[in-house]
Amino acid sequence: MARSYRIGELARQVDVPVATIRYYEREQLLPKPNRSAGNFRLYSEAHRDRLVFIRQCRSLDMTLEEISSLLKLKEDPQSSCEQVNSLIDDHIADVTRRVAQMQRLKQDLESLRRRCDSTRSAGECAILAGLLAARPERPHPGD
Amino acid sequence: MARSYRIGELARQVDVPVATIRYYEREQLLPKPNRSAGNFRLYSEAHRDRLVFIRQCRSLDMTLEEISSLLKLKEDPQSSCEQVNSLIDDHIADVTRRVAQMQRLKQDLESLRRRCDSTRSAGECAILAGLLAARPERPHPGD
DNA sequence: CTTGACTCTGAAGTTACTACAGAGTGCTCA
DNA sequence: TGAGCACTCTGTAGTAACTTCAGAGTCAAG
Repeated sequence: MARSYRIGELARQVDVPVATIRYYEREQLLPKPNRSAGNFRLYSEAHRDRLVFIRQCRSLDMTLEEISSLLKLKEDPQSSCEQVNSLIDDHIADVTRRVAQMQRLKQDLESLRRRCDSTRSAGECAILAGLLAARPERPHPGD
Repeated sequence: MARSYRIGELARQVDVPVATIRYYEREQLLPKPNRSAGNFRLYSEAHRDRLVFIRQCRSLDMTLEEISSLLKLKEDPQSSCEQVNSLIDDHIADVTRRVAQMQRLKQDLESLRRRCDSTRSAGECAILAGLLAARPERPHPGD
């Protein structure tokens, strides 16, 4: 008789909020578990393994859609490593781009910050002036 | 007689979507402009300058709340450079933390990717196995 | 007048959660 | 048995910074 877990137990084991587990079920990342007579969710070891997988992917900043794709590949006997590799490669490329952007942003900020080395009024602030002078680029470098 | 701009003109000048300009007004980052007889918004040069400021700050990944604070400092004759510096420093520290996180994430991904150098079925994929084996950390390194 | 581009407002959607409200369950202890 | 507390349930709304959609009005040119 395989043991089962209530949602709070599972949440503590995997270190994830209860609400997030319910959210993943709604988003169909986690299958619906069995229920107790009192309608409490009863999770299996397989559920726990799947949740661990999802959280590990999230820690690698993969989107829920990407994770869903990986889960499908994992369960499809016809799929290959090639498809997994491709998905991971795309994700790496995206993260690489975002790292470069964040570093540029950091440099821009430090450059801006160096404009001000004295205590003046905000009306004369070289930082604020700098924010007016430059042509803005397309924002959202961090997302 | 200072010229005024309709919203589409302003949007093109500053390279920002029309909907975003309206959004900034709703969020009270931009003051309500005058209106034409047909209820069209009529923006001034001051509006345009303010919008440029906002977009430059966004390009530095500052939150709307931070930008609002800067705008208030800019307009308050009692405020000092010190307050601007403090805000920028806090933001730089935040961005620095996020860059470091993103770099760790990139390394983790590349490490994971190196596990797979052959074409096997997904059922035997070393990447997928790696996503099951490791203990997940708290996600959201990128936000 | 018609047409097409533009404008308006309000509401809803995006992503990945998170919090809240109100009601039900289960377990322990007196 | 009943109380009390921790836990669970569902549905809804909120977060940040937008973005899209629907339906209606304006404006300028042909």
